[in-house]
Amino acid sequence: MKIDEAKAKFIQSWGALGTQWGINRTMAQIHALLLVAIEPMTTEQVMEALSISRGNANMNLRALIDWQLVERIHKLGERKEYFEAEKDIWKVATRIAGERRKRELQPVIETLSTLREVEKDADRKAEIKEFRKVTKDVQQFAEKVDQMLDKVNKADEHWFLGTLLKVVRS
Amino acid sequence: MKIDEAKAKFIQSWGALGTQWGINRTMAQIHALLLVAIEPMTTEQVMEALSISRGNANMNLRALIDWQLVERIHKLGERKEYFEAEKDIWKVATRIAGERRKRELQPVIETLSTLREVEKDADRKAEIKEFRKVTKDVQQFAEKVDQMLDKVNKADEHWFLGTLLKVVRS
DNA sequence: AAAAGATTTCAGTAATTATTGAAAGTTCCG
DNA sequence: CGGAACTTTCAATAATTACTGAAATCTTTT
Repeated sequence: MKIDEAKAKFIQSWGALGTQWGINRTMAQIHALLLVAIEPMTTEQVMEALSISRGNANMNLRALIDWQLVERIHKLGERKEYFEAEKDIWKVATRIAGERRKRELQPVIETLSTLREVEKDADRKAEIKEFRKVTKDVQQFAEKVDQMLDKVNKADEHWFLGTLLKVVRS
Repeated sequence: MKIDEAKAKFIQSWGALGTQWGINRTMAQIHALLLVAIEPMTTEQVMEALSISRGNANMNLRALIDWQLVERIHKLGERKEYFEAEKDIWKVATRIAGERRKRELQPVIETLSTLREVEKDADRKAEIKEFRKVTKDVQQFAEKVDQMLDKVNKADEHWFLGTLLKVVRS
């Protein structure tokens, strides 16, 4: 396989994975493109490489910066912005985990806690008890996962890989 | 809050979470509905409760059965099928993890391994070296996660909660 | 075997989500 | 300031994904 073909497949595959995980295809593709780029790229180059519009490139690059997966680079004496991907996969993973924790998990945990204040109702005692049990279980599980992600985010790579290894081997 | 209102919020919230995770809203809502249902429900009842069509209810119920999150129940002497959700959150989580591992992670790992056979090219030596490094890192990370999910799937709840606790505390 | 009860399929349509491209906004420099 | 270089915004449109409903199929009962 030629290097350019391999890169194209990598970008394609990463994009497909993105869509299955609620991240839009283009955002994932730009990330993949920058991951295998030999040096920082401009918006123009990204547009060209993926055949996308300026608006699309701009919006998704900004989203990637927001997720801290891509960094803006300013070359000395140049006016254009360059973009560079975080290439440390560990950091990529923790940043994604951190963002999703903040955006998705925490709102759910909050909602769940409000559901615990269900009114007592003599007619539907068993039903309410059951509801309480299910929501409590879900809440506890969500909190455990949340704590784990928080820990992972604060930890360094060494700690994580060590733990993961232990988990995998045990 | 009244119990019915609380249930509606729970279903709504679960549905929203689903869409962010590449699972369609209705599938997640049906799952939530059955999670807080006091007893197994028929397709008709699901249609009614969520105001959805028969086709939609049927397709998503089957998908849930496919994911092993919902079970078909046959009541003695009745012709209709009833549906019941797995209420053990640990099992729900491992089944989701298992499905995604099979459907998404494994194809990516496979693709990544094919990318390792890039042709040597004297003119682009550094570029190829860099590409190999990035894809190798991604592949190794994906494999670690894959192994972890496999382990989790095979383990019992006690093992997992113990490990999670250790991870959270350490 | 036919009618009734129940489930599944799928073409058409609706709803949602992503993309374009041109206009507006910035920033930098003479 | 004025204008060139570049970035951002967003209404219109395209692409994707989900849903409906009626017809087809399958299953049970008489």
